Amino acid sequence: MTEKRLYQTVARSILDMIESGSYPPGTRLPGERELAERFDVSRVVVREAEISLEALGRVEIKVGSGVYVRDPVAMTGLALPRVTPFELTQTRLLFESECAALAATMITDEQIAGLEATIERMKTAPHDTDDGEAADRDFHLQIAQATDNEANVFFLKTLWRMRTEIDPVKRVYSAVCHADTSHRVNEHSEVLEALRARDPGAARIAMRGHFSRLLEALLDASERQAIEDARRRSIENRERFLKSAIGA
Amino acid sequence: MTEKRLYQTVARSILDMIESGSYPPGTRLPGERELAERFDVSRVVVREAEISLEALGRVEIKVGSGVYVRDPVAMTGLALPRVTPFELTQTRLLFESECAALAATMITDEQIAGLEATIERMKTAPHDTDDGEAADRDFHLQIAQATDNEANVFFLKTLWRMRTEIDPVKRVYSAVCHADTSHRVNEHSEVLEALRARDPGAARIAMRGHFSRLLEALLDASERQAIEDARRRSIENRERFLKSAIGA
DNA sequence: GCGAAAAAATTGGACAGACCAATTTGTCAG
DNA sequence: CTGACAAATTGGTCTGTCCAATTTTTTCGC
Repeated sequence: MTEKRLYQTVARSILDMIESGSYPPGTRLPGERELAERFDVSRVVVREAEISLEALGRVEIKVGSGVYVRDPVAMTGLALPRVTPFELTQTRLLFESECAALAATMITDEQIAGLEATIERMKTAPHDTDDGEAADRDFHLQIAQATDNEANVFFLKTLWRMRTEIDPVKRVYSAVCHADTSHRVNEHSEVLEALRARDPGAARIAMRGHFSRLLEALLDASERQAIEDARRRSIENRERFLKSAIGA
Repeated sequence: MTEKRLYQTVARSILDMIESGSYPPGTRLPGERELAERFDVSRVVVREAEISLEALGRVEIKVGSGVYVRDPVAMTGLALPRVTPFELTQTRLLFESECAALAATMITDEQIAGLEATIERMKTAPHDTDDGEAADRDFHLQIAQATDNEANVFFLKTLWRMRTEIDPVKRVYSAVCHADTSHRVNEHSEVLEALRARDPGAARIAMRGHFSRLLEALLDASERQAIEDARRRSIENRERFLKSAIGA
């Protein structure tokens, strides 16, 4: 049960400190020197522990400033595949439409109320701000949560991480979403109506429609030069992947 | 473009060495001292780099022996959520059925031939052996690959990691799969037929049927005591999750 | 020759102490 | 109150040394 290497036990201890709530996201952890003394290890070991936590995305190390607790939006280690905006949206269409259909069969009144509030937030908040994006995310996340399936929630969060953490995807998505705002709100409302009616088929169709329109906007935008670059890179990535998959 | 901290550039360099193919999975990397000299940094930095790679699951450090390249089955950092067998199967049903439908619209003859070979492998290999399991995995993976979407492939691999790396899931799945073998082969054949006919609807239905039967077997098995425990634990996990989600 | 036990070499793990660079904080002149 | 400068804090890195686990080589009995 006990870890072999010292840095792992220290990392575990630091993680406990974080998860106990003593250090909420954004706060600074004690300095390396202090932690080294507290755990009775050398500074090197403390830093190794912090580096491993940084690799896992749990903390952020700022030189000359300190080590800060990160908000674990979806706590997977990093290393997402380099998907294209098109691929991501297609997968979201597949997955989230089925989630919506499933959610329609088991969503509670409280959860529907939550979705209403989120849509309201979306109407007020400017489209391309952080708050507007967060409302968008919450809408989709709440539907996944309504399926009462942690695997679905996990994948939804991972999909969102792809949208926000993969650079070419991030760029294209923000460019596209900047345009249509009222559209999105209307489409979300359609989904909500289907959920309120507990109609799986309608929910599926509404969600598919939502992403179909996004896909269209994406394809339009992809005619621009910058996006063409990303697409080209995706092709060689795919070839590389297929080649390595054959070997495996 | 260049990383700020030294250990990150070194980690990047080591990763390049690995991905260039010079060090296939399982092989040993050069020793810390040699790498330190080669990159002209101290041993401390090399170890920090290797620790970060270890946290990301790319290498395995064995004390007194060396640093070994790990097989990146699905290269995410670790930290999968604790899903139950039921949740996993439900998500697979949702996701893989849609993948099959999409694959039916764009699968190539070569890929169909590959699927045939995989089913053949499944018939010969004993059900519960590693080889039989690998064939099962390959069947589902090849369908995801036929969608020509890296995000789909990534999620398929992640689903499979959940099946093999999450302990309660692993136990239950192996117990269930031990029983029906010819069933599975038949069901896979049905899916293949639909793909060969390029019929998305039939592919979707065949795959849903495949997982529906798995789901049934799972529910039967869940009446046993050990699985009841896992289910109980899943409920408190879910509650904990919901509570934390409200706070976020 | 062969095989097991012992010795030597290799490798990662950890420590101490020192110095550097980035950042933050405190202070003081204007 | 503000801006510039100095000091303190904090993470980053190096050198060198020693330890423990592991692997390789040697040795020696049979």
